[in-house]
Amino acid sequence: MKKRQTVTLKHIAEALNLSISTVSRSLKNHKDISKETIALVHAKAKELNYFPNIFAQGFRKHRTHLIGVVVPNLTHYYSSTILEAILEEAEKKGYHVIITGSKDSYDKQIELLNTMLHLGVDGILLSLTRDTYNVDKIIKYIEQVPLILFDKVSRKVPCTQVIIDDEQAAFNAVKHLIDTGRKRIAIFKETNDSFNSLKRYEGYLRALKTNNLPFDESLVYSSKYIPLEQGRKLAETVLKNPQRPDAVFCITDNCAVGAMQVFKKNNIKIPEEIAIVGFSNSLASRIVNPNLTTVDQPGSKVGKTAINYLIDEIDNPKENYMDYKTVEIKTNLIVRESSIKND
Amino acid sequence: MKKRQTVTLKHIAEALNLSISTVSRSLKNHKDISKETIALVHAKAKELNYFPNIFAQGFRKHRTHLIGVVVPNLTHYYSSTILEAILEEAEKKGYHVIITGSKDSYDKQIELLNTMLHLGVDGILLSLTRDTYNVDKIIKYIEQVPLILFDKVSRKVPCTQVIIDDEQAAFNAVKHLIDTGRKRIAIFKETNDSFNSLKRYEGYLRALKTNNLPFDESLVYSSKYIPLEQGRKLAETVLKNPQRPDAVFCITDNCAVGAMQVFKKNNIKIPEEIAIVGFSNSLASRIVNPNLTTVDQPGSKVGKTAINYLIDEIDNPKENYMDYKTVEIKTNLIVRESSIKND
DNA sequence: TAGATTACCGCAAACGTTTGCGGGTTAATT
DNA sequence: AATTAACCCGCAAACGTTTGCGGTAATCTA
Repeated sequence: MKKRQTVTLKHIAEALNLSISTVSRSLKNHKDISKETIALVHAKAKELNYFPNIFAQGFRKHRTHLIGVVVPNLTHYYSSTILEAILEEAEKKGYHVIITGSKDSYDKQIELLNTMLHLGVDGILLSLTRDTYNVDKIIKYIEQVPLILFDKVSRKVPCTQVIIDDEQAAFNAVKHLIDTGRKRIAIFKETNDSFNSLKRYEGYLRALKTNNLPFDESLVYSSKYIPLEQGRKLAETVLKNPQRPDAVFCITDNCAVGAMQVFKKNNIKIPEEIAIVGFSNSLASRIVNPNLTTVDQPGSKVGKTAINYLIDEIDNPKENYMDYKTVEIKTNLIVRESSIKND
Repeated sequence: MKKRQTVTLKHIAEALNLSISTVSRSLKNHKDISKETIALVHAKAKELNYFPNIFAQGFRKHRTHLIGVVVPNLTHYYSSTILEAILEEAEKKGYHVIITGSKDSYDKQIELLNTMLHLGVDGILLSLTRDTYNVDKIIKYIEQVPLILFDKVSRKVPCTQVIIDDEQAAFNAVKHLIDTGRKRIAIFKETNDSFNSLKRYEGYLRALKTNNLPFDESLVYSSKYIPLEQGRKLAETVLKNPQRPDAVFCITDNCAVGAMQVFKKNNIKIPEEIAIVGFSNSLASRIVNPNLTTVDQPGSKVGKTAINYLIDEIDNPKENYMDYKTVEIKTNLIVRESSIKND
């Protein structure tokens, strides 16, 4: 019981009266080996159900075909779609993925990167914790192993980064509100902006400017984090604003949902009196009533792109920082009921 | 660049003028080594930032400290909470986790189990695909590597299984409806029942029986899968029922949400005219209006329990099938607005 | 004081794979 | 016919760790 069959090169060699080295080379179609021998070995390997011992290989070649992933959280729908894509794509390319969660703790994040390194992963996919202000340690890792950032990134880290076009997405969302006649457009964002929040804010500003709408600071609502509850709180402060906005662009779906709850409870008609736009195309956005207009973030594309860049980098080590680039994945505005006057 | 520091036992040995074997033994506090030497070696190891090469170790010891996880899907909220707990608990115990997704395909599932085996994982955590009717191949794996089932399981597989108390949970949910005065309670379930669906149906039946309510077959609504859209469809057929139910127990939150949408659209008051209870305590259940009464499945507890049983089994290999057991995690009914008359 | 323990430690083999090097055929070239 | 080239294959070392076995010196027993 619990006996693992373990057929090695040696078994094949003995069965075929060949040397271990010839068998090894045959299996990788080395040119020194005749076609007949190669065919023979492949056949026998299949017959015996041979699989290379990954540890002997990794031990020998310093190549593990393991990829480490460090993310702050994996219960968010967006995170999990990214992860799913990473897994799928990795498998296609013959890699395996070790996922870990930093629980949004910087120290844990560093610890996990350390673990990854000593685990011998071929490369690392990292989504930064919220409190990654100092990136010195992260940079140390870049010098030791191919690493690319995705989703939550920082421009201070010199490596390839895969993100969505936050600025443009926000611009489009706000432009949509303007196009549908809104004049006083508020924004719900983070107080000390994360990279994403900042970019979305910039998009908001650009949309106002491009369309000659005045910037009104009283329409900028911020809170430290932006979960559902904060959306509620911000919405309540909105109610106190003497000059109430006629639209709110929320930086996340969750806070948009929270805001909607408050507005609805106060009998403010959505979208007639106030239009709402979120960001994420979360499940909730499709469930809430009225359905939420939101920005769709193609998580699977982000994941797929990230791992492909990583594998490329593993295969072709970069020589200097100049070779790194930032890849922006295009998003789509999904217009639903929360932003357009009913039929 | 991309140079990994790699300090081995040899380096420590040379620095201390000891043999490699002595160093190796010192690091595991072998009794043959004097306390002084052990202290010395530990100090030097720390100084040089030594970490054992996991591949050399795994290669030598046939122990990888890797655990493989195979799940049908990881974007579901419930799945991801389980996974997160697995990761956290594994890390505490010094294991690493390789997660893969079978995309609910039986063939892919088998393929992944194969991969896991050849990857040399110490054990496997498996949640079955919906179409796992034949478990012969799964049983083959049990003979080769410690494996335990969680969430989606099958009694036909002789191994430890970690699940929630579906039957009791359903019983409690339906009893709640009965206690609040409902007489004609419908159920939305799967046509050809999965293990979970079946158990929940049994709980439904037992609740009716225990409370002397007649069983009415016209109140049993089934469809192949139970996503949100099917909840809508089933709800529409409910509307056609001349003797409309006054409550619906939905086997998943998603289909409950779908049902609510339809009922609301038809101006049927929830919960006054019809009460709804779901199953999952999903994010949606808290967002939908009215909030959905639902069964909370403690995913983190399921994950934690599952991996702890697995690690235990890795450490103490079972000798026969009798040693396996089924662990049921208790659930909680969360009563919200969708099932109780408003204040 | 001789013999027997005990406490420490090193030698070397083993795990399965890859790969540089060298050797032996056979066929092609001069 | 002799040289060369092309082709095919095996030997053995190496990767870093663990561990059975054996050895030495110190300590103990009688």
